[in-house]
Amino acid sequence: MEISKTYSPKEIEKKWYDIWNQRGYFKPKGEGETFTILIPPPNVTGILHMGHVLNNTLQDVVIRYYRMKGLSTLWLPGVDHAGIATQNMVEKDLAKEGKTRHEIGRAELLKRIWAWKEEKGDIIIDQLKLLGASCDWSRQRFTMDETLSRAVKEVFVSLYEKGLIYKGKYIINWCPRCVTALANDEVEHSDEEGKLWHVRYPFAEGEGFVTVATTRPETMLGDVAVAVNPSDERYQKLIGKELILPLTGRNIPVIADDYVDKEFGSGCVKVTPAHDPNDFEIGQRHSLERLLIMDEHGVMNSDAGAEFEGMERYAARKKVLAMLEEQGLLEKIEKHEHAVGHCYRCDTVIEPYLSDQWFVKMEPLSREAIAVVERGEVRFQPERWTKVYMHWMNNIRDWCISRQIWWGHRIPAYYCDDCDHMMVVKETPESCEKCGSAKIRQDEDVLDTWFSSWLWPFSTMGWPEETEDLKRFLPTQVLITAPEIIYLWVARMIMSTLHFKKTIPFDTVLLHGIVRDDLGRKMSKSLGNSPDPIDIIDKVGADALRFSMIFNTPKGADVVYSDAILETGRNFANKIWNAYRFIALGTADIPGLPREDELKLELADRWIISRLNEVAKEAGEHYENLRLNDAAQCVFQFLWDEYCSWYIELSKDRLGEDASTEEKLTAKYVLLNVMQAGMRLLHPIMPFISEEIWQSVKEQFPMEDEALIIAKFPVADEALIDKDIADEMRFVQESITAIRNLRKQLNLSPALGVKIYVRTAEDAQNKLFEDYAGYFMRLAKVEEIHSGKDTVKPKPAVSAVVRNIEIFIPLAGLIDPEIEKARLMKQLEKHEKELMSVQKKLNNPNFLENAKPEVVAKEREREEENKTKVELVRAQIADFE
RNA sequence: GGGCGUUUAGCUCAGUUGGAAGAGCGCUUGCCUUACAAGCAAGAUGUCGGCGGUUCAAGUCCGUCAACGCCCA
Repeated sequence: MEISKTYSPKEIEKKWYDIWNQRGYFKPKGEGETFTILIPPPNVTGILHMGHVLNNTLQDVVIRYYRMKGLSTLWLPGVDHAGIATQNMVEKDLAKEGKTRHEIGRAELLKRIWAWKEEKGDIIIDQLKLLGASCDWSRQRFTMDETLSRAVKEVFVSLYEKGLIYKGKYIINWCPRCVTALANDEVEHSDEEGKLWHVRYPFAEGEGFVTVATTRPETMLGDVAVAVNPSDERYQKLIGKELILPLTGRNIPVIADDYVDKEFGSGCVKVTPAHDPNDFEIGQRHSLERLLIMDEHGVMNSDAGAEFEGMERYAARKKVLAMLEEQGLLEKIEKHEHAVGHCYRCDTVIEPYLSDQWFVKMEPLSREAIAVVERGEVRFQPERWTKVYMHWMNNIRDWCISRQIWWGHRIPAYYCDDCDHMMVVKETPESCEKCGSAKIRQDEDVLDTWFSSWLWPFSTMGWPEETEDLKRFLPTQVLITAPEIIYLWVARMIMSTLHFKKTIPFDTVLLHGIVRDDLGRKMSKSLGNSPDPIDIIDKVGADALRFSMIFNTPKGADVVYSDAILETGRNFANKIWNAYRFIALGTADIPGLPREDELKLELADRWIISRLNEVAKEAGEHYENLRLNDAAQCVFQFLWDEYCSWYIELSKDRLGEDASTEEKLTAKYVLLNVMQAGMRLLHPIMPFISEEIWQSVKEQFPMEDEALIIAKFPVADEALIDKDIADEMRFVQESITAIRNLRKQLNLSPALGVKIYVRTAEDAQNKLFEDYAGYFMRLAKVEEIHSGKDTVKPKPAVSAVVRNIEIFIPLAGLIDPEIEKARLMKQLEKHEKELMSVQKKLNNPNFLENAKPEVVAKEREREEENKTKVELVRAQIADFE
């Protein structure tokens, strides 16, 4: 048999993915209890980055675990149409041809975007497959699919009819580069060093001026008033007076409004209702004119004045400042740190902008969404995110859903050219319902992409049809996503599902951290610090990548990624590969397999079986609690440190020529059985290598299931968890380690056999040394053991204390008494220190009185053990004096 | 300005009801021991951010201060 010495994942991963997919294992199986995960749909323009890797690996681990638990699992995949991002990208290509979308028209642009989508829209899906994502691809959805589009229309019309969607002129966040409105949560704020300019506005009559402070001086061209706080004594007399607005020659009044902060700046605020949300509200309260001075590209219009018309906003700012300076109206300039909003798609500075938009009235939808979280029906993990959610929900604002782009769901509102009547209907009307005119035109705007994403839990399952999928899979179980879209997506899905389906969309929301580079920076395109996951998979395999990510990602915390962490996964894959290689080669010549009741189990067998069951229990709990890093840690530790380092080593004697058939068969059975069970424990995290090894083991160790991906996750058999066996084995291990330590201290060559003398304290200990002398030979090169309660220390010898026994290695002439004494002194110190700390507790009556009995008992045991050790080591030191 | 989070070994971080400080990587030493040098074995390393409090007992609970980070306004 030929098995490669190092693990090469490439063909193996591809092979198994195709088999799983072809055999339909990713589809929900049977009619039983379901477990469903909704994928957070990646952008159709997206390519896989490390954040996707983390997010989708977590989902895949969870779905694979529950699949193995026998539930009917569905991981529902899909992609969203990413309105602004996608249109931006295609427009960029268009620009290369020297064209704009307006030149080619709406229909042509959409044609091009669809063509792009058909060609490249599945890239990220194909990448997810390389990662091992076990999604049901037969149910893959796209937010612009026919059915999902129908759901969007249905929802829009329904909310409109209930008065929950309205149209109006409001200040919204405007991206002059994307030329569209954005929702509040699509604006990213960052603190920036700006300036606060203090500008003088002279009185219309008489001498003097008031000073206003602003961070955006160009907006003064749209000022319609100056406001002061009504309780501000400094300005009482000014209220109602007229000011001359510099550079425009317009007169504006001084008004009083509570909004004004007396402490900030001069206490006088310029009011620009068309270009500032707070000013908009002041304007509403005082019925002020809304003077729009910019166009949709952030360029000054004619209302800004002839001198400024056609200037870009920052050029206009410069000119305004220069002119004010010239006219002596610029009083002072201060440095000022303030938050500046940027477009989350293109990072352009957002302009608050007055325009006609569509909104969803959110407050009525939020009530039930708050209630389900308060009642614990929907839980956030880690729990702290509950507060974040609640805070947003309790301060919810209306959602601006219209976008001035073409790629997306066009708003189903129609206007009659003849009578201006508006109709909001699902089907395009042929004539005006009011005047009968056939001159009907549809609203130009499309809906926010999130307006389709928020319907994801039910639109993907066929709503508004009452489908079988809806009945079966809604509500889903776990949503796994990043906290940055709690508002954008998670909260809104809870609202929409409650409203339209009268049920929660999912009961658990697991929020994970973000992937950072080794300097702790967020990974981003602009920093160029994000490795391409596909390169990584190419180099070390998806299993290694997955394991490294999971192993290094505590629940809800950020992961610091560097190529170094990959080695953990790669090395681990290689380790288990070689363990399998050893078993395969070592058992190939042993024909047959015993029945379980024919096994002749010895200490190591019982121990590893006991540990396997313990680990199965622990790992299962970790998977269920979504503590996936702990699951990884615990399986890793078991397979590497226990199965490989101890069990496999100890099995070697029984695979050799000297062993009896019974011994050989027992070793073979246990090796194979623990290996296959270990692969089950590991499968959710490292699906490919575990399937490969499990299938190979199956050839020698028949099992019912046809593939590991659908095999049962091990259930711990409590009866096999044997504390006594574990303790005996630990005693043997401690003794072996102590002997190895002595050998190392003496610099003995690994090839050199030694004799040991053991002074035991109990008969059972003697028996262990006798029965398992082979273990000591194999793992510590001990060729001869003399053990007994009355064993006399040979002189000269080095010695070690293990629990309450002493182990001696006689070494005539090779011991430097001073070095040996120093070594023992160090040990003595350690044991004495521990003894003192224990005795301090035990001498404290309050401790004895208040501590739980089992804690006290444990401390007494520790006292006993350390007392013995101190005595024994002291005696050994005395030998050198 | 409001809220949340983080601070534990050289690095990155675990540490779930308070009861003997852990992992991975790195480091030291010795080994090509016929599964694995992507390995084996033996080690070293911590005023658990500062101060104060609760408790028989605090990395863990409370208060406070500091530094850093994130979200919201």
